Amino acid sequence: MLPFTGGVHSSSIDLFDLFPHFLTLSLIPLRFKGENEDYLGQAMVGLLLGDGSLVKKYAGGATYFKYAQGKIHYEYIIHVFSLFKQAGVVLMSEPSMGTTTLKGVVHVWYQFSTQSLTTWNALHAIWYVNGVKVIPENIYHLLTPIALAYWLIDDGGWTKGGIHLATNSFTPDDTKRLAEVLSSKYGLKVSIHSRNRIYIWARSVSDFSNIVRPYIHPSMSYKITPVL
DNA sequence: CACGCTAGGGATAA
DNA sequence: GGTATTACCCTGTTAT
DNA sequence: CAGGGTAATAC
DNA sequence: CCCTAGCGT
Ligand SMILES: [Mn+2]
Ligand SMILES: [Mn+2]
Ligand SMILES: [Mn+2]
Repeated sequence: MLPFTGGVHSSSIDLFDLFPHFLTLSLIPLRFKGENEDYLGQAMVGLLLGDGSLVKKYAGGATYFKYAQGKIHYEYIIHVFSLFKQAGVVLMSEPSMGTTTLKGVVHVWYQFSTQSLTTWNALHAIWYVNGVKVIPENIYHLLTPIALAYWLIDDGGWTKGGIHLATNSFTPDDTKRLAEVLSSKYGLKVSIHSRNRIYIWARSVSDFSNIVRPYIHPSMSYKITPVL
């Protein structure tokens, strides 16, 4: 049921459809070629740290993944949508459009939700504590380069020489744990800024970029491109 | 002076 | 056939 | 991002 | 999230 199992033998056309930013087949993550079908799982970690959420409405029900992105990031949400679509866990044919009217100005965004899966109840259990998103205990293990990449795309951004990760709504303790992983697992020099944000120091930006670059969708590459 | 860490204002993309 | 759950749409509000 | 609402389905 | 601005090296 999970998609990428027979990937080695599937047509490369499909893979390039999913990863337009991988110029050669050899650059497409091995996981997508059947060695390990966990690319989606790792991406989900980053998406949950970022702009995604898990929804479990009924006590006896299953969990689905929900994701929203502004109109300017349409290309990118199509990529994320395709990840789940290829995995066979979405019924929608495309993300739906929504609008927010603020001060008389209409803002357009897109969103999609997956099917509800009982297997994702375990995910919901570790990512949510009575309704509020928390950082799982095993975040050190979960925070792979792929997860880092989608996290940066969703909630990261440049600030002068360094990079911010907007962890505002997590508890200070959770944010410290995230920062600690960046430091101990990836050797990055980081600190905690005001409003509970993680700051990656300028001296570590090149290291960080090298780690995530292979997984950054081209439409979001500005997230690792210094502002002039 | 230039660079880079830090705090904070603000409007929208979550 | 009653109710529990799904899948999608819509709205509200602020943390990103 | 997180809730609420509901027509359609599942049990 | 993006941006400006303050401050220490
Ligand atoms: Mn986030
Ligand atoms: Mn975000
Ligand atoms: Mn985002």
